[in-house]
Amino acid sequence: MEDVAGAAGVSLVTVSRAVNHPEKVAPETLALVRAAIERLRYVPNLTAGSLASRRSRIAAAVIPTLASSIFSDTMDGLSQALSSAGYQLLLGQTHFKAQEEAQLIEAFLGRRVDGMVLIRTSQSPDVRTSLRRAGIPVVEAWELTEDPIDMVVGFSNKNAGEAAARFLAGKGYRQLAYIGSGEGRSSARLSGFRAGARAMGLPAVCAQALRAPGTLAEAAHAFRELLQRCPSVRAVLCANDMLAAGVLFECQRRRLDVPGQVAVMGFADLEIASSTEPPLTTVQVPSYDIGRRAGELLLARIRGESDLQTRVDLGYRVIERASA
Amino acid sequence: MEDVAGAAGVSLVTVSRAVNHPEKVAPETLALVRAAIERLRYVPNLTAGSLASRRSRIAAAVIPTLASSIFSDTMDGLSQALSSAGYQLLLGQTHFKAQEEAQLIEAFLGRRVDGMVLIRTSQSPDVRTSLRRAGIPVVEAWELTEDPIDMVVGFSNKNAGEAAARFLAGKGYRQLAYIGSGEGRSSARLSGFRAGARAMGLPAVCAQALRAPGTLAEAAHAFRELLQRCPSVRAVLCANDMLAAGVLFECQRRRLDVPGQVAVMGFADLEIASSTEPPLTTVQVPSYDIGRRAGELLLARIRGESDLQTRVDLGYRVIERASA
DNA sequence: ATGAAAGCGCTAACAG
DNA sequence: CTGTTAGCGCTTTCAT
Repeated sequence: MEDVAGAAGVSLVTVSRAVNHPEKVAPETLALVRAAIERLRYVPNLTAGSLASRRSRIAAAVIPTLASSIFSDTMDGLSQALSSAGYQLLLGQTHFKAQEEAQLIEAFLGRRVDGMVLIRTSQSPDVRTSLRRAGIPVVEAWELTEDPIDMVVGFSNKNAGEAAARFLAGKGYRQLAYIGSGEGRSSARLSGFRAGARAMGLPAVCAQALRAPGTLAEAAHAFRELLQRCPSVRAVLCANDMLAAGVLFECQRRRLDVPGQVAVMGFADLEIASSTEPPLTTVQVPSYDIGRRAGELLLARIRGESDLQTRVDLGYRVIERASA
Repeated sequence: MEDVAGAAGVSLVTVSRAVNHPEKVAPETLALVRAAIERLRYVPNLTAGSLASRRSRIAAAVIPTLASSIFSDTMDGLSQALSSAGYQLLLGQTHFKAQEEAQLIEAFLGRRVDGMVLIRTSQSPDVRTSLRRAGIPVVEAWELTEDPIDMVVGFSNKNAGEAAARFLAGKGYRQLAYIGSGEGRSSARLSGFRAGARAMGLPAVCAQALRAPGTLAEAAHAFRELLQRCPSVRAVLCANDMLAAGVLFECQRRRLDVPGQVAVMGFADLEIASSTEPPLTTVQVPSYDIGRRAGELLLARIRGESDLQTRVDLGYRVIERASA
């Protein structure tokens, strides 16, 4: 930066200003500085800037895994929101392990990220307090917890599960089943699903557990076991559309008519849901928007905006297609 | 850090050593320092450390999009390799736009990332030179370019396309078609596919373009158009398994027997490929390993290891299943 | 094994 | 609008 200053015949601060607050520099000076920057191919060191300004311009996201593709849209939305403000995304996976999660969060705090988005965290009390003490904005996404660390952006998994049960009951299916992991958000979905079935006077739901995140093959396997355990099953809700596709394929293999013999319902409205045969009835959730709103909230709080909504319910919607 | 030093009755440097090079500190001193760190809940500032040490312990990845899920495994492998060495992953999406890509890379260089992984870059000469001048290790992944910026980890897309054509020809299919974007790696695949068809004495390949990354619905649409343009098509290779699944569903809708009337072949061997009905014949590529090796190479170079292999061909493999 | 001194490259007041 | 003065919180040599 000193070299640039010399070449442009100004002081170092002026170069700093030209880079970060061009509006505070006289047009001619600005041109001079920019020419020098160009000439010397100067690349400002953002690390030094972060240290001096105490703002890293980095936000971190902690997600269970990239592999399941469920969170891709959310990360896409998040990175879009961030990048439009010059922010970058540091991404870490927990692989559903509390310890990896704790380490990751610790490392991110060490980097002094300006904000953090968490999806499905273990909620260990230690981690929560250190997050709170860090004093940075934190968004918990994809759910609406009662006792958030800071902000939440998502929807009620329980209600969404219940809505699915009511929808299926309304269609006349009586014996319902659920395929998905029994943990985290999926368990909230399941409990809502059960409650909905109960409220509609249906028999108890058959649940077939899966270890998260679950593959199509595992879903097909779970479905086979389900048919053994509960032969009378008439409709099955899957924790996501990929699992539902796995079940759909298994039905094709067994020549089970969908929805004639078994109705299949997915969750999330991933891209695949509308393209299967038959297309999947599913519960749509605003994945991309969850990420975008999370990013926007983070940025707003970093800018110091007050009276923000700290609990954003983006809702869900049952989408009826042919599979149920 | 000064506070910790005071609390432990040592100097600031000793704390720094205790954190970063515990083996250079006497065991008792170490215990003292660690106790103080614990007590004061000291979180070392990695930004300051980066500035002083000139190592950020951050690697960046530039990918077209997260949405297509094709690169999830690669990112997974990369982040695993990095995190095991205390490195973190800064992720950016280009959305297939050269300008976004250039900005992203510039920003990453400004952050003084210690290394960078690029997937499908536009290869603009300016970007390439600034990357070279930055003097950091760079891995171009998912291909084996002739003139790499630095290192490459991947496989030959052209050869993989050719292998697919030879496989289909060997199965007796004569009229071949390709569905995928005509750019980047996909175009390399297509040119290999064409060459393979030619070499096997088959008629010219019908190619149906798609804009990247392509959805299942777009694939289904492209397939319908393909059937119009080239009614005699007997086998179609898709740029990835998701597109192939889209084609498969379209075949189910039109009651076209697969592979009896049309054979369908995918690419990548994504998780879905083995679970469709019929399961997809595909070209398997080592997605996860590409990421892992890329990360390992980066780390090795950062450590200063010499005589590294700068061109890693991880190959591909035709996996025969029932769809072709 | 530990410490003192000298920065890393930049930004934030403040003054002019 | 521009410059001066102080750091930001660490990690390096180099001594001891």
